[in-house]
Amino acid sequence: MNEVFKALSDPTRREILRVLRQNDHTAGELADLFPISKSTLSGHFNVLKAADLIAQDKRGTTVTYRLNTGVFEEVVAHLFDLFGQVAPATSSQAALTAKESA
Amino acid sequence: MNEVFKALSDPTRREILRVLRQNDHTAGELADLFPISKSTLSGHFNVLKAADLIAQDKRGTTVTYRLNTGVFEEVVAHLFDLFGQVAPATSSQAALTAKESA
DNA sequence: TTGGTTGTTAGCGAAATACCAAACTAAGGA
DNA sequence: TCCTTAGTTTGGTATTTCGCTAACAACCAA
Repeated sequence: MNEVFKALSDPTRREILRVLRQNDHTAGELADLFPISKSTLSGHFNVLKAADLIAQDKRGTTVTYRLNTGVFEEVVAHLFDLFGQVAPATSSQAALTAKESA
Repeated sequence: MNEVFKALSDPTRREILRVLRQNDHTAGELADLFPISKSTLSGHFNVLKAADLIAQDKRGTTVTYRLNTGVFEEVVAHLFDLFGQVAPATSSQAALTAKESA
């Protein structure tokens, strides 16, 4: 779980997740979207894979990355563990607000 | 929001939050609970304060820290933004599970 | 006023992180 | 076979981060 929070601590990696939320993308497509080198981006992919936040699908020479939504629940559960008893109405409100904007 | 994720990326700081979830604590009390120096701990307090995750209450020479639960909703909302459309039943299930264990 | 207690700040070293260019691997196409 | 394309790995540097000790500031009590 530490790897997950470490992975989420970098803004570029969070942006990668946000992009993958919409659609799967190849490494090259992602490289076109970010103003950093392909090698640096590849490093970010490794961190995200180690945290199980993304998965890859290799076909020929192209590698397609996709978001792994399964870990999301664990992160939220861990946050509940950190912040304890939050007012139920308030927290579900936050979830609804976020879901509407999605 | 970047400061929040950065603050959450360190295991010691997450443990501080978990301890403060139960009760408010002075800096000295927290120093007794962690195997690191008071100065290092004071640095962690600064990071957590900058992220608005904790607040302090100074009385005389002792400083009492308390958890700031308000940011919690924003973090969860941001996570929804990152992970997009998660099955509603599943995510609320995770929230319930975490709350029961709290 | 002097001394003890509480906590933060300053300064430093070691380790981790993020970035790049260059070299490398693997798959296709001419 | 040779060349190009897609992507990763390697080696290097600069910055950040985490930890410590020592010095400091502020309060309180004798």
